[in-house]
Amino acid sequence: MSLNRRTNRWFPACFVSEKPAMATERYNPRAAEPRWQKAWDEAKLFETKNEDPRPKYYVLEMFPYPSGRIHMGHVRNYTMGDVVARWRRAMGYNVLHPMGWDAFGLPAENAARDNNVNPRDWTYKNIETMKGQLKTMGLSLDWAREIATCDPSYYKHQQKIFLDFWKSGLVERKSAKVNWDPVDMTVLANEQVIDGRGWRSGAPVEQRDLTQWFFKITSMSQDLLDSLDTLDKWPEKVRIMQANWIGRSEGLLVRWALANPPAGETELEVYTTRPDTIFGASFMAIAADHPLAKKVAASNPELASFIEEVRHMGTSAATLETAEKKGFDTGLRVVHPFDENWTLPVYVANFVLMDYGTGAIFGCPGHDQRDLDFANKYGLPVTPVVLPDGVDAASFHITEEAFVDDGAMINSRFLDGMRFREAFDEVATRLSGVTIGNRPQAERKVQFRLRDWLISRQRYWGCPIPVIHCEACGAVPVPAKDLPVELPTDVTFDKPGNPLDHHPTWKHVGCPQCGKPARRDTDTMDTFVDSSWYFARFTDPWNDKAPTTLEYVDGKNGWLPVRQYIGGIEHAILHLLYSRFFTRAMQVTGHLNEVKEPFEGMFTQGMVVHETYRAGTGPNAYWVQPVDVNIVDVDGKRSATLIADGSPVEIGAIEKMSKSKKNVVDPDDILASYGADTARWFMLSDSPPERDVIWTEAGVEGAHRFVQRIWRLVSETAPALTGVAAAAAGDGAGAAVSKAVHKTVKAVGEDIERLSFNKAVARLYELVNTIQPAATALVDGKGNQTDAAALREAVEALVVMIAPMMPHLAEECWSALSGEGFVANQPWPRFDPALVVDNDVVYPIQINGKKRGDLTIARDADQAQVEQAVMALDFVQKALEGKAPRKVIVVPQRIVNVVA
RNA sequence: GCGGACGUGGCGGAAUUGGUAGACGCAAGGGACUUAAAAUCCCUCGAUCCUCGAUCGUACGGGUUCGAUUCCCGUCGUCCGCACCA
Repeated sequence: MSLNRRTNRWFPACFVSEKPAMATERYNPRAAEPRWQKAWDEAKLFETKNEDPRPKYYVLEMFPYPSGRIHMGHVRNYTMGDVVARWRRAMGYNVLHPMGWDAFGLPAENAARDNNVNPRDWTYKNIETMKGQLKTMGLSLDWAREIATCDPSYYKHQQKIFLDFWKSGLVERKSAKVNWDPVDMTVLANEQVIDGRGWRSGAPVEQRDLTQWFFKITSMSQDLLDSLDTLDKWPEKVRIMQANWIGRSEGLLVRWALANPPAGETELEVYTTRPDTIFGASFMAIAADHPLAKKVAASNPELASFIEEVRHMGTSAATLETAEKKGFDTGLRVVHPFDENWTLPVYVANFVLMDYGTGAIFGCPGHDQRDLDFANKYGLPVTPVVLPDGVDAASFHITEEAFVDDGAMINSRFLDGMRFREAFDEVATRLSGVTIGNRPQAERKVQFRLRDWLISRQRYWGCPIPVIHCEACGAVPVPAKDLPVELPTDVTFDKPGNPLDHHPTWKHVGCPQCGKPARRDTDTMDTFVDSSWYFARFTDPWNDKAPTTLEYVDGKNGWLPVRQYIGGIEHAILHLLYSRFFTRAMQVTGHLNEVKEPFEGMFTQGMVVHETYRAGTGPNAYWVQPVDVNIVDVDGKRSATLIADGSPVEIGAIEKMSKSKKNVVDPDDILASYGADTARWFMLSDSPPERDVIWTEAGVEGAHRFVQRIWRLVSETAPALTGVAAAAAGDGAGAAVSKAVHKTVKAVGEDIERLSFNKAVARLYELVNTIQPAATALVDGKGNQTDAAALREAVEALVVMIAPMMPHLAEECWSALSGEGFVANQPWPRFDPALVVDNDVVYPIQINGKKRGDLTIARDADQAQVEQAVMALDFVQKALEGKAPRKVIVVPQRIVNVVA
């Protein structure tokens, strides 16, 4: 009941509050939020002590890349994490909720080159800006533990970890095929190759063999796969994605003798998961990079040029999809393992990959679509060897579509009639007993799709690989006393290639072993390495001797695993998989005690999306920012115009906020005008957290109205509640309030625990709707002491419950209620189980499954009593027309269905 | 192609283990207060009809059940991930 009628538009001028005649002023987040943030800071409220004896709870959101400014995705992500952190604190946990910066990466180098700034300066300036933005959000973060991965105090330990991994056999230096951009003189990631060209230079990308550093993640493939089953607090989707990525398959290595071998060769080794179809084989296909192909190509220029053609084929998804199956007959032939008189041709084929299996396959056109396409193109025989169930063998032909399902073996000699498993085993057993060369002709083999993790990057702004290359001693680890190997600061970006390599002095160093002149490894580590252990570092970022402190990192009194990790789905595979590998590897190297899985609970939040706006027409059309658009709504029909000149704007699709579509909303604008609490509340409302949330101006205003409504409710009621002790009411008007609040306490706690923030928000709206009339009545002097006590309890509980979501407003309300200390330190309210159940139950009464009325009856009425009462109801009698019901179904506390 | 998710009012979404479909919010319409606007408060708000009330309604078509948004089979559509992995 604000009497302040003089103010007009509250934004932007509303907080310049005019003198209210009475009652309360509007809540002013611009004044209140910084005040509370400062108070929390001064009280060091969110600084966590490792020694605190309370049970530990580690909640973490994926740390940001310091790109310059935070975006709405960050606001959503960090709001969710903060709700969990604040709620867990209220539940009595010692909560670790840290923040840091994923600070290495290419954008800093690009900025350096384009704007002539130093990558370090650029990065730290961005960190400063973004830290300020995060602070205005009122997040309960322990900033004392802040880390930046680009800081030598962090990457020093990462270099130690690298060397320890190396010592433990988890690191390997080997030759690898990489995408090489000949203009930028750098290695490109697959996603940086677009249609076979470098994303920046546009130059055709070459495949080059370079000696690179790898983490041997494949040595843990099986465990990384098996342990997914233990991650029951992860989204099913993410676990499936990881399992697919690891890609385990069981098959057989089969060695085929060459009928006409070139010098130095005797056999061709293939990998197959379908040895049962071995009698359906009609050709062999090998990769263009297969040694045998190279050998034949040496004396066959036509084959050599075919191989060259395959090598230059693009690697993009689009190219692969449309690429025709192509092959080249090498002239070589192999002997069938079960028939020495049966030989098959060997082709080089463009669809066989060198780095999976052995780079060679046997083609079985009847039961593999690719092989069928290939066979049809080159006129190779197609023999069906698996018969679909219920199909007559005589009429079964394969022409355009391969049969890939299960069936019974045919045309397969001793395998005829067998099913897949039996045939597989029979072939495996028989061939294992035959010797070719000095080895069995077949071996069972489990194959993974997962490759070793290539960590070398020919870039400047990353963690230097702490290795020195000496002509005499080879690759030598940098001694521990010389760590960190720091990045030089005097670098230039004016020529293509790796600035570390160009640096005049940096790489020249004496060999730690023999002292002779040697040179540093000029590669830096993939930035995924930085983020693979930061969660462990947060547990004791002050330890300058070692990456982790065993006492605190995990185990009995340690923090890990992270109990709740929150981040984007885009990291569902690589970041999470690498972190899982690192945790295992850090345990092997003694940096962790026992924990294997770093993240016990994982949650992937949805994106923030927004309408798009387009002004102009035809070829002159251009995207417009939301802030430049005025939207009017007439009888539900929305139309838009440019604020600048009133010209029409087309309202387009709702899409992920992106710079290119300009449908971005700057968090700074929102925080400055509405305040952090409104932004936080809106982020939690309506949309389930795993789904996308649509950012709308109307929605934000709705959220803001609620902020004001809470403030009005609390501030207007507070005087009437002064000196009143909180207590639940058993009867009278207060009883309804008490029941509502206790039910809400129960429900909101359950909702937050499940991260169903949107439902918790709905419950809080309902509670406010319920207690509002009671509050108004009390203020008007219409309540008694019991009602006042019930209302005091309700309002206090409400304030504590909104505190994780709208912490500043909650503090302001708590203060208005003369509450002790910070609401951030208040325990979560307890609900009385007796108050969350009603004495009476309202049963919906169905007749033949359709609702016809209600019955209110005592909660403890037994089935017979309920049935009796139902039968006495008018509309039931009328529906039955005097006859006895066929059946009456009473579901206790739920529903009654009368079947007439 | 393979794998997965989803489909509910004008919109975002609720709905316990199969038990009142549409909670809560947004938008819209009407009203009160006001010189006026803003703010606030009250009412209406799935569709149709014969508007008392009834019928239909959770993408579509079937099925199981006393009862289906929920379970099963099929169809259509949308989105996401992987993609020549032998």
